[in-house]
Amino acid sequence: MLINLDFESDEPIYQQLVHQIIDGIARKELQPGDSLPSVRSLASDIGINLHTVNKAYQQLKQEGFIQIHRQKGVVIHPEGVPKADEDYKKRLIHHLRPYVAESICREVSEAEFVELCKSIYKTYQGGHS
Amino acid sequence: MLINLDFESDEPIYQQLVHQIIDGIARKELQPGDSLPSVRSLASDIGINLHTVNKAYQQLKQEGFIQIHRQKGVVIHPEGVPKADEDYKKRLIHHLRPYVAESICREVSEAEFVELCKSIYKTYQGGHS
DNA sequence: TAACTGTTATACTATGAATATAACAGTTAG
DNA sequence: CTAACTGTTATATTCATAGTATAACAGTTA
Repeated sequence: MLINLDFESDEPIYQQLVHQIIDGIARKELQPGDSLPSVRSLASDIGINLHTVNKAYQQLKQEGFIQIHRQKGVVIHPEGVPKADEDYKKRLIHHLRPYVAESICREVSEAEFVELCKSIYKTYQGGHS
Repeated sequence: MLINLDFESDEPIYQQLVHQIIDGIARKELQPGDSLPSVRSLASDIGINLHTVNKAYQQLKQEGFIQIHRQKGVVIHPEGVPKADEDYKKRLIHHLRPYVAESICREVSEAEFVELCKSIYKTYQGGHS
């Protein structure tokens, strides 16, 4: 999978890595059981430190997106990513709330906001980003 | 307006301040022309440093939510917050995308995600948080 | 044995968040 | 005029996080 980092961004590199891999899973480009590069090779390919990659992998493991075996290496979770529970939805609402609030202040209607979210969803249904 | 900060949160204090004031505007509790406390008094009330409040105010000013006059003090922008332009919507999409991607991985349907956004919108239409 | 794997430990630099003081310049009430 | 406020700026310090650098350990595999 192609990894494209923005070293000028405010978003930390390891967080960009996490997001891009999740994005790859959402786009079905990465499927259950698929292998990911080792921390050293990926770090070397991108030109960053191995610890930065490891930090991203650890977070992805923690959140159930990947499995890390001593022997098999790093793979997308074979049994699929854990489905959203109430706790996840609660945190999701907590994260989305500020964006909704600002949008309301800027007179973005509920309908327009919803259409915007749908348009984002569509970029994943198509099968390519 | 009531300010409630979480000092244990990962979200910086000044960012929480920004979000809560925007939230107050979205809830119509803060209306165009309304006064906000001085940096010193608000900092004193909350028990934080004046620079932390100032940082939040500067960001709110930069984004068009408030005006700061030497004499009149700090007021919610009298002519209203600048409406969303294409650039804002572009940035909004860029921020929402990772949440959509993770939700797709966790099998949150587009319909469910949309309903979730609508439920957030409703908490503002009611007039209280 | 050699080359790989994830993992851990340590140390360093850089940046941002938050605080602490202090001062400057302007406004306003007594 | 003085005193108390206003926003603003400057400087310094502490602390946490991001990122890098190097090294080593333990297990796997060709």
